[in-house]
Amino acid sequence: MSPEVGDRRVRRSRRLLRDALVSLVLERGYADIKVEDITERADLGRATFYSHYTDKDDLLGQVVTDLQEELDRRLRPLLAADAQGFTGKPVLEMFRHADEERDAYRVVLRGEGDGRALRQLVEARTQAAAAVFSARAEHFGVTPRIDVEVLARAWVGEQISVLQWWLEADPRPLSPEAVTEMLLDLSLRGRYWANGFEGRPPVVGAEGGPERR
Amino acid sequence: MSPEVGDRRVRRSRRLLRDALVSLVLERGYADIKVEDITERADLGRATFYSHYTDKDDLLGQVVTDLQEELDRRLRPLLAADAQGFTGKPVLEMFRHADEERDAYRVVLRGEGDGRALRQLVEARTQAAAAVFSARAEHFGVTPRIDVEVLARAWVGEQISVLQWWLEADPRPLSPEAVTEMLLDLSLRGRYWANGFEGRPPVVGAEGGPERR
DNA sequence: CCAATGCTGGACAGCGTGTCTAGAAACAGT
DNA sequence: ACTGTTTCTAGACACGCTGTCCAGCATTGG
Repeated sequence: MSPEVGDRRVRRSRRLLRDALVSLVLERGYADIKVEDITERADLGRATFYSHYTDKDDLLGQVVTDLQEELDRRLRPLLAADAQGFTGKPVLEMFRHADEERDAYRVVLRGEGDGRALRQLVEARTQAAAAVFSARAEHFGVTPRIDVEVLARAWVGEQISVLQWWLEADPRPLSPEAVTEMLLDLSLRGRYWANGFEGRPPVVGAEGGPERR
Repeated sequence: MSPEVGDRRVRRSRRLLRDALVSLVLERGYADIKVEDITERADLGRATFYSHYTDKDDLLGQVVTDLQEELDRRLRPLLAADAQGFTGKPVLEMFRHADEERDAYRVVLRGEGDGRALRQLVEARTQAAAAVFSARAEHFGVTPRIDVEVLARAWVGEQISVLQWWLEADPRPLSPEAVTEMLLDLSLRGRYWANGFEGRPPVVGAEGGPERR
């Protein structure tokens, strides 16, 4: 299998510390955790913590960085293909990844660590989405009716917001495939359609609404 | 004007402490601020801080609570009306409020304080949105094609995400009216339309995309 | 004007942090 | 199985920030 590089003790200690941090954050919140709480749960000496990480922030940072890198690695090939159509595969992949790394994702999406990690995630996804939108416009020779920046922000906002809910819901309300399809349908066709109305949405700002049945 | 209840010194101290907190958080982040930093910027004694608030979290909490209450107060009448159509007025009002209270909103939307405040805001807006969607479905006799919970999460996610971007952008890229209209158009008609395509979106999951020009 | 209330600086104990030690334990390679 | 190397450990340390208290001064509203 994988080369499993490095001292086994080091791998063990790091893994225990990470798991301890994640579980404690989910229970009590990042701010209320002392380094000693982490080492206690990991069943390691406090000094060991400081031989691996400079402080609590460092540990959280590493957890988040690893997650991000893995996600990027998985997404990269899918994003290129998505620019030629509307496959929805990148969203699905993110939901799958989140499903596998549920707890770590929950820590990030709750905004623990004063939201740094979450902002970073949103920023990276927004960048990627904007790039896809631009490439798509180029590919199909169309001009976006709305600023691509706004488009990307909104699209990522939808995903993240639904992902948040999906990760915290117990039991898991939908399969990754099912949420992704909902999200994509809703996003592409719009809320007017999703709410159950027929035809074209009313002009924004106009008084009144659709015909009443 | 308003009754201006209470000792003038108290009002002054509280106002100074709140302003100091907000500006410091925007500069350095919530976690890196000591109580003494706050009192120093407010030009007050450290003991004064503790005669008004129990700790840093308490102060942040009050700032956030006040903001929430004001927003709720402003939104309440608009939400009822919105259930009868698609006025977009609640969104506009939130953007206006955020525009007035820019700094405080930025603190919340950045997820400072381990995201508690932001989660609270999102939760409240989601609740409200879900209620509006349900009332609307009732009013017009339609059945939502997608789970109302998901609908509400996604819609609020869009708003918050765009609001985040809009508050941090410098100079302000759009008027509150302009962003709101974009957001509403996009959300109602969907990304397929917003991206510049004509006609109906492709079936989700299908290979390929729209016709190429 | 004055009684009540708020503000002040300084002193205090308590707690968590991050560093450092010397010795015990576990490791990888032979 | 042996051995030189690395990691883990408990405990001690100084430091900085917290939250509380006080006695005296300043500002307030009536």
